[in-house]
Amino acid sequence: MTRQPTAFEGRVYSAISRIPAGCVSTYAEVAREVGCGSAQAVGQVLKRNPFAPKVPCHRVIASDLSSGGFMGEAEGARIRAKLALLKTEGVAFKNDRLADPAQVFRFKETAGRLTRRP
DNA sequence: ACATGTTCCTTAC
DNA sequence: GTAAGGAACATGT
Repeated sequence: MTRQPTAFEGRVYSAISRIPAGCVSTYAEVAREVGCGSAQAVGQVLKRNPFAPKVPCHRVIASDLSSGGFMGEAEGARIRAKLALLKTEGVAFKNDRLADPAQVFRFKETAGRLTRRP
């Protein structure tokens, strides 16, 4: 499996890699950041993620604030470990869901948002 | 349930 | 070796 990383994979890994600790991001946000409107593509790449701990894929959750998947499993002990790991980083989960949506990191947070109100 | 974007596999020439 | 089609996916609405 000497598969070379494609441009899409590089963008995805780069985007996820810049997620600060104690924060989480959503598949939709990552997909949008990489220039693609499909979180499925991100999920597909992450599932086959050849670099498991290299990229903090555990910091990526679904837009529904659900845990999503981890290491090729949509649910199970792996998800439990993911939640535990996030909890260790300062992200609190409740009932398989993000307790504080404010911890979701946004890539466009730095850009001037006209629709943003004080 | 369907749509969406990318990756992977099989088959054909 | 290259081409084309179909299947799958940790989602989203």
